[in-house]
Amino acid sequence: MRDPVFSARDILAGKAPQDTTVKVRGWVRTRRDSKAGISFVQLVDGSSLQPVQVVAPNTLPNYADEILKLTAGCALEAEGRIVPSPAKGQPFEMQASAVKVIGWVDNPDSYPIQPKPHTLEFLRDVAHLRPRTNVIAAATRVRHTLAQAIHRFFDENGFYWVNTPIITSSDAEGAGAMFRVSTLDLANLPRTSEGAIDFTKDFFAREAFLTVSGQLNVEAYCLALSKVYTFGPTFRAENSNTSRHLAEFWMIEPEIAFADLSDDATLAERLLKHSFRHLLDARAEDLAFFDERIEKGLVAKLEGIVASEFVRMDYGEAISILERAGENFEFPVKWGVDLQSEHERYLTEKHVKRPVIVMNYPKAIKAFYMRANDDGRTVAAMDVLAPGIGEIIGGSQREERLEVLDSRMAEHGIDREHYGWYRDLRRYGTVPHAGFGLGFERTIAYVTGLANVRDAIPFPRTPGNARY
RNA sequence: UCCCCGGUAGCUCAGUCGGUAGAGCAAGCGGCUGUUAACCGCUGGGUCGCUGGUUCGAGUCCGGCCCGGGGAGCCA
Repeated sequence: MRDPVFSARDILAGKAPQDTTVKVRGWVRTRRDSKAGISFVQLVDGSSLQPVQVVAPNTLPNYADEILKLTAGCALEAEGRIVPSPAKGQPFEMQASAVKVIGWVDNPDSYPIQPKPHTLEFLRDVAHLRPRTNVIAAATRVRHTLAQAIHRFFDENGFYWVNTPIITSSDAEGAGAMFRVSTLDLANLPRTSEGAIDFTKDFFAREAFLTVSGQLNVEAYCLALSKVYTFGPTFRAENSNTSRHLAEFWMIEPEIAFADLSDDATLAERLLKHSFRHLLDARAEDLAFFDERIEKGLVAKLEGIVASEFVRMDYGEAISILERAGENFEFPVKWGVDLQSEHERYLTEKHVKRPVIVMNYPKAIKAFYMRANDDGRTVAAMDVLAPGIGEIIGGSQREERLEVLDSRMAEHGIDREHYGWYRDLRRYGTVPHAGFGLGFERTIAYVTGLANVRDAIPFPRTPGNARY
């Protein structure tokens, strides 16, 4: 038997049969009454941006008692025939023969989601109800489709998805402050004879934290399965209060064996182009909405990225461009300093006006695991910078030579005892390999035009905020 | 953590020189209409973030605190 329930998306696309009654379920966006004896109820179920118009006649038994009392947010099941709409605004509509109220809104004048523009800041304060808005629902669909596109890209290219651990004991991964994971009683901590906290009494018999990156672990699988990636949550306990940082965010980290930095950059470019292409094809309605309401020219921007070559430049080249820029930078530019936000913005927003890949940074400002170049002063690192959001990818070729890795760890003051297994990878069949981290929320922000990554994740975690 | 801006009705905001609270939307009621963020009229709705101070009188001026946003740093 055919399922009589159809989504708004299918009904509006004309995919629901017109020779029989069907059902649609969702939440009321607006209700308008006509004295001709009918009410128009706009019903949203998340399957599309556009609502289904349910036309409810006053001959329905619950018309006066219930339908005339519907307010935004009420949950309904409507049954009726799908017909071509006689009015503008929608291709099809439902002529309801029954409308069942599944869930009322208790106190309509306090229901926060109204058919009007809300600020994104306000919506963050009602994070449990904001998915009922167009903008957050659309961002949620984009997030889903982008994730699917990324998985599909890797699958089609012979990569394996590796679920690296969320709890780690690597205490110096170097990517930021970490959240501690412990079952010790904070009010009664076990002590060693020297008075320090005795972590051998803790759950893992050692200090443990939430991961700041799956990279080190995924390298082990890379050096066995050749092409792998992680896609999962990542945690940084930094007190960062910006539009592009979260304490809990999702990151995609591919790692490829027998590969150098150039292969890495090529992979990054292919991944982004493939994903954006798929998104443009599969989420055209939502992207058009973002183009109209959030960032004018968004679709043309994405089309342009898919069609053009990413600009690649060496760090040294970037420095000379910035030195010749004639801009009055707050932080002066010279070889050896890290690029500041204002420098990255100039490069990507003014100089090339597209994503740009900056490669081969001074080794003094980069992590210990990045491969030392032959020039003795740079490492094979790269950042992909995007207009408006800044760094969306950070990656590198990894140092595969044990002696060099050891000396780099010594320079960084890292205890090699903590990295015994990581060093083993360089002792047993080491090969050149490379990878990068793609910030998922930053990418969503970029493709939607949303200015804040807090609107690109369902329940954002930031300093002082984990209420929902 | 630092710098800047802000906090007034459910939401978005106005509030002049310090004189006792306003609009639009939402909600409730009524009118009108195959309507389209409908429209028109009426009604209800306020701890002016909290706290202390100055003053005859504070949404408004001053101090402290809390919360939010933007920018910087850290980074994805």
